[in-house]
Amino acid sequence: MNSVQMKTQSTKGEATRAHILDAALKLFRKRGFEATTMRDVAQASGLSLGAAYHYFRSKEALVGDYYEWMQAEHERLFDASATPNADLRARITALLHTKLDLLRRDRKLLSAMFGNLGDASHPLSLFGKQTAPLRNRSLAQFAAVFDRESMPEELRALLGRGLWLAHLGVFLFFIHDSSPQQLKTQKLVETVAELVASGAPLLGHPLAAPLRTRLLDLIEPGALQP
Amino acid sequence: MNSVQMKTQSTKGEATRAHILDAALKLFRKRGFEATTMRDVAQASGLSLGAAYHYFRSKEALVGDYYEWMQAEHERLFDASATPNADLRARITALLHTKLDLLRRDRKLLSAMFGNLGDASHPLSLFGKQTAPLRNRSLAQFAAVFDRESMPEELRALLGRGLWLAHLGVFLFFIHDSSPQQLKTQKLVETVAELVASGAPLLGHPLAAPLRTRLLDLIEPGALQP
DNA sequence: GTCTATACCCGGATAGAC
DNA sequence: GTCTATCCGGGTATAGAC
Repeated sequence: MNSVQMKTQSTKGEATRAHILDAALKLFRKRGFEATTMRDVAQASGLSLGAAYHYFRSKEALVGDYYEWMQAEHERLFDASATPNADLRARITALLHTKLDLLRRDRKLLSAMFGNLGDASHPLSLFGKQTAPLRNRSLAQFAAVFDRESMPEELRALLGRGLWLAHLGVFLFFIHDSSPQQLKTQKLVETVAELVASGAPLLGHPLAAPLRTRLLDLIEPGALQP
Repeated sequence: MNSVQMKTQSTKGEATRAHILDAALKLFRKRGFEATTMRDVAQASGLSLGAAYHYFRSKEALVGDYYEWMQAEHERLFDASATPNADLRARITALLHTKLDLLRRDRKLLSAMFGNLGDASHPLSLFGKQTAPLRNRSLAQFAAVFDRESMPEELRALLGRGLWLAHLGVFLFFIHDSSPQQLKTQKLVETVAELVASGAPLLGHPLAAPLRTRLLDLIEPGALQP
């Protein structure tokens, strides 16, 4: 092993770090975030509590790394699944399905994601400042789905954000969906995709201009920051 | 004071209980649910920790009582504000505004409500079994808004539940809304009311029958229980 | 039934020796 | 970089005074 190496596991420390994260995620997936203690994580990694804290400054930091992984993986999967000539409905479906497939085994862990929805100051909040970089990458993905459609730029922005918010709703449904293979969620995804794809032209109609403006006012980035 | 009395404060114990709840809510409102400890609550009530636990089996039980109060109060306020001949849009607006007014000072506390959205097994989860009675009362309120509209019964059920879900979204927005007097949320309420009121007839159109069925399948009570 | 005092256990986080 | 020992504060349980 010399100096030129995969960023992910070049030094021994980075390997240990990855090992801890791996053990933690296994536990989070099985028992959920809150039910898992740092002592559990340390033991599962074959390390002491102090060593675990040497690599992750808090239990939440583990989830922070997970967020990062999730977003990168979704970008990879969605790009790989991209069929250039698919229509809008199909692109939306693919965007959502790739994410759901990615996270199917993580539903327990995802509960933690929604646990801080009400508190933007929490480091793990989906709406918080600390998650802004990841959130923006995700938002960009969602906005890009509309890139091929001919529509005014403002409508594109509105739809991108709207779809992103809708996908949070889909996720919440997903977490609670105990139907086999989360089949109900699949159906929800198709319904959402169809509604958005067929609703987009309607929202673009001149008659819908006032509504468009109102929604944009409400949904603009920073609308809720003081 | 004789035997025929307000249920709320007849015995001394019930007064103490109310006193503790009162102190707790003051603290929850100021500092939020998680930042408040039972020791704080006890001290603010001028009681010992044990006494507080004598009346409330857990910190969450305090919030449980708050839920109860909130729902009862909303029913009272909405009934009082009811103008019999108002149209659908106005009734929806009133339903949402009464609730927001009621909870304007409780936004910090409400964050806790959304903290368990992802975990239906949590006693305070809005989707959980333990909150079912209150949830059903709330759902009934929302469904009743459509009572005067002539529409098939299944559509009524769909709209009631849909509006209830939408109101959760409004609340989430509300919690994060730092505009003065939460003016942005007011605007959101008006937009939602208008969309629902004008969308309802469209959903009732025969052409929308397939969509109606799909949505009903997804949203039916118990759709997510195993 | 009402309330105090105290003790317990657990879990996140940290200090400092090796 | 890894360990052990410890702190701190939270929820909880209970023994028992009145």
